[in-house]
Amino acid sequence: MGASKTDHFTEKQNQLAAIAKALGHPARVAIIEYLLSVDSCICGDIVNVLPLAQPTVSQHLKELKNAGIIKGSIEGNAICYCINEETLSILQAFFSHINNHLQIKKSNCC
Amino acid sequence: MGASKTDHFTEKQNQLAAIAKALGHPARVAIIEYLLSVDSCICGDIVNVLPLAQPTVSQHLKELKNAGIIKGSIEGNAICYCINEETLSILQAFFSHINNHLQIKKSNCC
DNA sequence: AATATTTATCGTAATATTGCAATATAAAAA
DNA sequence: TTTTTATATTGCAATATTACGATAAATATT
Repeated sequence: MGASKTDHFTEKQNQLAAIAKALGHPARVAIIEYLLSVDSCICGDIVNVLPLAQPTVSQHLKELKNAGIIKGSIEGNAICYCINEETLSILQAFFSHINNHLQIKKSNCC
Repeated sequence: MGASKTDHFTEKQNQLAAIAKALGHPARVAIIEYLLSVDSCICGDIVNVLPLAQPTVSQHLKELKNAGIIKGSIEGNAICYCINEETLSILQAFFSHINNHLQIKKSNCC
């Protein structure tokens, strides 16, 4: 196996899982943090910042892009990446939802 | 390969990635949602709720537990699972951090 | 004690992920 | 036009993940 049985779950569950999965690697977390740390979007220097080879970084960027977490646009012979707020807000809404529920019911065991 | 180079990233980045990764499967999202939907923690009926075989569910529960997202305690011959708020608050803090940054700088390109 | 119930573990097959060298592509600079 | 610069793609090896049948372990029930 190795493949998730996505068709047995709701669209929403699959969507949330896909976004979370894309963030489930330290290099990709580092990319997001770097994108945040610079003032605008970045055109070029991600590879020099990460401790990974260029093809590997390119692959991680691709996955973040596929998950909709970042957007990239061509800027001369470089590519300009920035965070896609809409996608991350989906995850944030999920966590707000969780926290609301947890605070209301004040878990009565465990 | 197939193994992440975790030693090249910060503890925080690895921690965030590990939690996100644990949420990166629809079955595990479904488990969290089910844990939220019932009033207290659940002792037993997770397997019947998910469209997966019992060993598979057990494995997913183990991963959520390893990531610190849920806690389990023995309750007779069943096991009582519930959400660990502390761990999820780490992710929520990350997203708040991101959103604060994004709102401040109001991305000037892309 | 014998049986049922609940959850975990083992073993294994199918597939996915990670990482990089080599190479391709495409625009910029010389 | 040739060369440089920046990024993507391909191919491949090592490892991880997903799923489940078979089985184990541990408590409850009869």
